[in-house]
Amino acid sequence: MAHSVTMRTVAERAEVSTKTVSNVINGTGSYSPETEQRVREAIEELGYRMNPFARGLRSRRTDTIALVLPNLGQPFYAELAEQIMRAPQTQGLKVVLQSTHGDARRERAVLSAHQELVDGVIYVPHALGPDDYLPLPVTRPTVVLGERPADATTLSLDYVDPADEQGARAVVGHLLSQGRHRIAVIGERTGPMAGARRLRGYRAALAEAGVDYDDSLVISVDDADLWSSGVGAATRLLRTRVRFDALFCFNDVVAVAALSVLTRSGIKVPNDVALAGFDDIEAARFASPPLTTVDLRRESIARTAVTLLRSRMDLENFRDLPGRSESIGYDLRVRASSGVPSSR
Amino acid sequence: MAHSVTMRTVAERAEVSTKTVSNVINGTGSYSPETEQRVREAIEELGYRMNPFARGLRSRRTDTIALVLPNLGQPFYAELAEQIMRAPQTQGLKVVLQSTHGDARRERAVLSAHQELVDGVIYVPHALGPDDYLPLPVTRPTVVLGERPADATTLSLDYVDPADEQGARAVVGHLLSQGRHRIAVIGERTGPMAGARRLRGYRAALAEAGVDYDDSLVISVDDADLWSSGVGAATRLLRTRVRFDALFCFNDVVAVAALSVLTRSGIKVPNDVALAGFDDIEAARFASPPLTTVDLRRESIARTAVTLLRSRMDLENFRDLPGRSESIGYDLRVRASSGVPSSR
DNA sequence: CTGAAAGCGCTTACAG
DNA sequence: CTGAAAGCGCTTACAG
Repeated sequence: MAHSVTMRTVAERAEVSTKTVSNVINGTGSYSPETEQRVREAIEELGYRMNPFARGLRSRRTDTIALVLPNLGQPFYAELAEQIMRAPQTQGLKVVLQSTHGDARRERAVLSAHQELVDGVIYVPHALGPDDYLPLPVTRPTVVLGERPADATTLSLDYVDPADEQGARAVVGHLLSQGRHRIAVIGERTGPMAGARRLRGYRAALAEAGVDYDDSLVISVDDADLWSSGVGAATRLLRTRVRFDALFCFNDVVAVAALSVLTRSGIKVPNDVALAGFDDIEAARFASPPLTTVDLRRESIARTAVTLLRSRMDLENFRDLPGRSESIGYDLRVRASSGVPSSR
Repeated sequence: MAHSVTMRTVAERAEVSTKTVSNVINGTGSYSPETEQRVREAIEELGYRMNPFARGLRSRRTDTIALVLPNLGQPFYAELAEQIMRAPQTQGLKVVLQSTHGDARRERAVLSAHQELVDGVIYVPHALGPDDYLPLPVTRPTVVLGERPADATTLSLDYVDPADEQGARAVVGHLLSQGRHRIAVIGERTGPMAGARRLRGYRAALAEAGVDYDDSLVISVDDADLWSSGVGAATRLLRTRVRFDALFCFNDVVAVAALSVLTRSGIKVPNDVALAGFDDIEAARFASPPLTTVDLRRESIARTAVTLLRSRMDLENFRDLPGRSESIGYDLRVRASSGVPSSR
């Protein structure tokens, strides 16, 4: 190897033991200022770089957490990842990111393969439900994004629980309050959980307003490529000729894509159709018209996830604590896309 | 540790040596089918999981590459990251992703700190120019996204060179051919390189068409948060009351944000102002109207970067080969936002 | 404030 | 086809 400068080389050069070099590098133990000076010079002159594998093997700490998520092409996940990397709670930790492409096989593989390289895992499930991932071996502290299933407590899995149902209920309630009663839905299956929960919220809001649920208003889309499936779903919806005065999409990407279809078809938003999305991605705010949507508080999700994870990582044995669950609130973002129809 | 099952435990259980266990796990050497069977059973029964640090320390291979990029909140980078993780050339490699938040200090830190954990690095510079990053120690095969500076050859750095200048020239040429001659620019500094190169392309296209360059048409924005700086820049542009019939944004995010400002101000796109962006992010295709832009061929960039990297990783000594540079083409995406004004 | 020795869990020659 | 031994480069008790 070109780079075979080890701690020992440094120690010899500085005329100290490797222990002292280790102490200086890690700020552990104590040493005189002159010793530190000599060690630092030796490191500099030799171009020494510590071998993280040797350290990891010995100390069993990596100061690294893994973030396992479905797809960076979806702005919600990309923005969530960025928030997690930036959270103050993440200071001092490295974050390695693994995308599973929203594919069940890869999700399982990533989850069971790479835990040993990190001190903890934040897992955003997509293709796998609890029945699929709970049997997988958990060897590191793990925080899951989603609703906690019953068995997770004993497994010491922590959950960050976003307000999918309440958010959907609120935004649909808002559409109803604007006088819209024929509210079509384009619902992707964002993981096995979120889609179902958003649909529940939709139905709850209708029930509350005494509006009947109409199955012909609900379109389901595949979530492999949300942009084009949004276009596809909106096109299908228009073709069915079913009457609707509002459209609620379970995802802003789908909503923005649907907006382009509506606009192209000469349907005015919000005059003919009120439009609402979900997630409050940046692109929603800058759509024309700006999109009414639900903010799941990504920053809060990120902060809570890292905090839960660290607290478990700090434990002697991470299974000493039963699994916890933290609910996150939501914010309804009312924008022009759901405005009251004006006379034209 | 709860999990102190080592290769030795497995070896004892299967009544073989650790060498044989290692062979079975890695598919190296040779062993009888019955031996393999016994080893696999022992692994299964004991719940053995290999310690990657011990392996990395000994074998000096991690089968992992690092992707260092500015900000996952920018769709271009997020989509590029996803492409790199999905590229067929990436098969068999893990990809760890480090976001630098577009911040010079962090960029330097990430770049000099985490190389030892991986077999290679793909580096997307942002805040740092060649003068800043070339002096940093390079201990692993590295591919840089951008134009190759002269000194990079001897450092054995490989470059993937996107068509920033040519792309900008083409899209501005297109706007000119549509009869637009007062072409405003909102140019963020996407790294020290890309912004300057896109501006060169803009000037080249004007020169070619015999149109004078007018400094008052060029607005520069900070790139910390492109969405809001896009809005800010577009607002400023309108306030200057300078006359323009087209707007070229160096970035689709800025273009979409600017579109929302124009629309809100009652300026029709493309009738009053033709609009073009850069990058061809998904949101550009689904803007209303859909955005004319330049596709830098992210997939091709991803594939080329990983291919260059692997070929260097396969070398006995990765510095044996002088630095290489591969140019990537571009595609002009002409969409409705740059259409010819229709009579209203 | 600093050292000498042991050992983390693998893979790599070397041997048979 | 399989074993026994050495060693990768650190940190961790233990000692002084």
